[in-house]
Amino acid sequence: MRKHPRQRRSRQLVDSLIEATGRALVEYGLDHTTTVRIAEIAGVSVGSLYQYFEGKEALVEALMDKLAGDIAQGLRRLPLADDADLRETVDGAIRFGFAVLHSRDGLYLELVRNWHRLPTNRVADALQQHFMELSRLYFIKHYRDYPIEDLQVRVFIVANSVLFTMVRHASQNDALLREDDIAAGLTDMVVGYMTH
Amino acid sequence: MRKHPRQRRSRQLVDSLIEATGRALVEYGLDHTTTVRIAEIAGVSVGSLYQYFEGKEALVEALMDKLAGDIAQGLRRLPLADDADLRETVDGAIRFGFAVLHSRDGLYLELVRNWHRLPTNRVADALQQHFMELSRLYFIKHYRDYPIEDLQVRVFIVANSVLFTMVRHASQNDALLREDDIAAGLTDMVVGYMTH
DNA sequence: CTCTAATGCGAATATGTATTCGCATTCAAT
DNA sequence: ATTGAATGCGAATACATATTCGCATTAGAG
Repeated sequence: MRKHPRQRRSRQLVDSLIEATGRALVEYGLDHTTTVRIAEIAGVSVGSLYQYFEGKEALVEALMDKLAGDIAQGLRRLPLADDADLRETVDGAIRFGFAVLHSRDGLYLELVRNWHRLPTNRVADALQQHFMELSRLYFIKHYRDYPIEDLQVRVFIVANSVLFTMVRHASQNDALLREDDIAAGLTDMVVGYMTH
Repeated sequence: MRKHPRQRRSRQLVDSLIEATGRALVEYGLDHTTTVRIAEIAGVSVGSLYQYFEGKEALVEALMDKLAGDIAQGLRRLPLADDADLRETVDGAIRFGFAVLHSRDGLYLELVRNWHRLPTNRVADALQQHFMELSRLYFIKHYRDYPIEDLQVRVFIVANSVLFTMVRHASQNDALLREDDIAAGLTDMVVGYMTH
């Protein structure tokens, strides 16, 4: 951040800009989200925006930092793998994932679609880390000598498979395939792969 | 296309522009690929470009049409599922996929990364169609009364899981996870899911 | 060889977006 | 109430990119 907001009004201005960045992404998409539009939505002058942010990138980064917190919080509320049925746990996680993708008017959807030109790494790493830890606990408990390196490959495959299949499905309005069926299929695939 | 090339030189000009579009995408990425740059790479004036193409979009579309043909041709050379071991077939397809992603200096990688803002549908549909037909043949042969609707869901999940896991892996130079391991893992997951 | 339609050119123009800077307003310490 | 620092403003400026158009060159039919 260019300059630290010291007074209350400037702190609120910064918040409203980050909030507006989310709205702009939903309304215009990443490509047509501009600093001017963000400022407009926030009801703030562009000049003020540049007092605190380098530009669009910095705003999106700030937004994603904030969202990462929300997701982490949501994940902590999911049932843990080591004291519940694996299938149920996976199913819960996948349904939670779909819920997140549909929340906030598709903001998350737009962010994942554009993962490759966003500072996604921190968020993605956190997600993967979370599932890695979860799986590790589960497998240590159930199969004491599970090979850990192999587990990293599995978690990478599973996390990306689930996430992007969900995004692809949510992105095509064409409702030939029902979301419930996709969720069930993903659960089958993941459980099968993780236990054989 | 705005205007049809009638003489030989203009037909070649059109070809070189499409070719140049590929180079530009590799060199600058979709975002920083501009009509001027494409014309430059093709060694052609921008004015000439606009004689035959509406703009960047039209060029990319033409490029993808051409590539779709190449892929279709490559797919036809893959062993068919109904006269070979399923695992071997899947493994072959996945290795072919990685090979394609790495070919042409990462052109395909860049295209898949930006799937959501490209006319990907025709290509993706063709791909999915191909695997659908392949699976249908295989399962009709091995399990006469396989439920077809369920198969559509499975093919959708498998196709997207494999494709995007590959793209994600190819996009991060971080070589903690080896490509061979990813390929093997994907094969395990897919075979397991398709046969249980 | 001649002539016309086709082609090719690229400076000029239009548009969209980023970023700044001098001035006006507000805060909060005294 | 006074005052300096912080904040807010938005027209002005800079820059990247898209797109056109009048003129020069070339292909190829006759």
